[in-house]
Amino acid sequence: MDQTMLVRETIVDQLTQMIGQDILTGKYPSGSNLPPERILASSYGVTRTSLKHSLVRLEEAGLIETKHGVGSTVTDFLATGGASLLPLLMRFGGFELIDSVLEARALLGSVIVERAATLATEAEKSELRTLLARLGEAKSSKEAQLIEAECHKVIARASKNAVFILLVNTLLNAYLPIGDLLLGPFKDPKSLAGDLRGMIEAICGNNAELSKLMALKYFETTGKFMKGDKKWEE
Amino acid sequence: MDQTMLVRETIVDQLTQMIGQDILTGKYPSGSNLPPERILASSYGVTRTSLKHSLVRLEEAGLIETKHGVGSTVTDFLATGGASLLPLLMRFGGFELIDSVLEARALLGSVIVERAATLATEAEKSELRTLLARLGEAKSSKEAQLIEAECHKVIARASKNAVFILLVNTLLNAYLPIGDLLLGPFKDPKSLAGDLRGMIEAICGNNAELSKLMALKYFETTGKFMKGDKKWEE
DNA sequence: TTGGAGTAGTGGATCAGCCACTCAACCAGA
DNA sequence: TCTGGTTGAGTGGCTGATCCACTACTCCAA
Repeated sequence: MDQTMLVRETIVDQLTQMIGQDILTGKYPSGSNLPPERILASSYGVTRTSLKHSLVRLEEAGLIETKHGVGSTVTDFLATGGASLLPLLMRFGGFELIDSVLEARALLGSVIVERAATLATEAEKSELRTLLARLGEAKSSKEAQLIEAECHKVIARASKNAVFILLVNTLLNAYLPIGDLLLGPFKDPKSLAGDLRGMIEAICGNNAELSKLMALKYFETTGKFMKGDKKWEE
Repeated sequence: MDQTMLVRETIVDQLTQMIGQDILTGKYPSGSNLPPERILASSYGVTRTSLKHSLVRLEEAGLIETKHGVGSTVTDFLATGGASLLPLLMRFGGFELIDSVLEARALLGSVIVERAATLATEAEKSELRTLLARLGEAKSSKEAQLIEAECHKVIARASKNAVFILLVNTLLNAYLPIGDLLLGPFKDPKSLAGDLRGMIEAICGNNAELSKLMALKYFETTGKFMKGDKKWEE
């Protein structure tokens, strides 16, 4: 169960990462055009078809806008991009984003927790308690991290709001690929489970007000560890 | 200025919409495989290359997962999808989503407004006041709607949180393509500007608490109109 | 000065082909 | 009977070449 599934990486995966990274690190500034497809493809040693696949991905992510006859223009993606940009930004954008992510995590997360506390079903509450128990017995930081992520998914589901579910998925998708760098809160799963318990019990007790307070507290605590706050190691 | 820019639609655009719609309307249920690429391409009368471009889009949107040698499997996208799914869901998913969208709009929007009230610069405040004035003088519902959307962008920017900016962009991208069906609040731009004024003045006055209350009120009022509440027409 | 024509450069799409992966079925050996 | 290996069918990944459609710019004529 500790086995990590081998991920098959295609040429287009690699290419998308490389071009995406070049864009995010400023090689192609916002407003500028990428080189023409034929040139770009040969510079990376791939066919134009594969390159185009990569460009479709980057366009979907909001990094570029491709126009027939004109070329692919790098967007002002920090201003105009959508949530789908988050995973890429977090991977290559450096940690300048982390403050925003943690703030959004706390403010949005606590709103979702409050809704969940009002609307959770018995099945969802039972699911949360099970996950909490599993968290306390996690054998590694990584395992703890994945269980905690699962908690957030259940809470989002319990909010009965489809948009919140999708947003939480997006935030988790942004966070988990670089989760290895943010394992601070998960080094002591038992202690973390204790921290999370208050929030989950408030949800299960249908106490919306308390759940929000406990959520804000939980997100603040774990957020500090994720930012590499040194208190944990003292 | 009332001219609508002609949008050039490519084969792949159309194809993506058609397949996307077929998925969202249940022709290909979650967990099932789309037909093989060669067959699917010929059934739509396009080449496999064009079809693959479309599939890349759908995969990025989170509707399918494509595996080498296996095929393209429709995901349980309502549970596992991300925010990028929102535009598609709103276009083809019927209005079952509207409750979630309006709720998220209000709860997330008021959080962002509260942050903006704390952090807005003088330039941003001035921008908001200008937009408010333009809103009061808008000559059509559509124009009013677009100006109001611009207000939300500025407020998101004023929150100084990159994640909120991206989330607001995503929500607006989901909403504006079907904005014509949600023009209720914008039929009287002058009245709407009046409704919005309280919120914007609270932001400009750096009154976080009041701004949040005004925001919740504003989102509730406009949300009712968007849901086709009949009060407006009485 | 303005409008139209022509051209270079760029992306969109088609077509054909070959390689790599997955999965299921079958067979042989323990 | 069970397990492991091989094979083959079906599927996606990628290459390479070609032609068409669009954009932007330049030049020339009215």
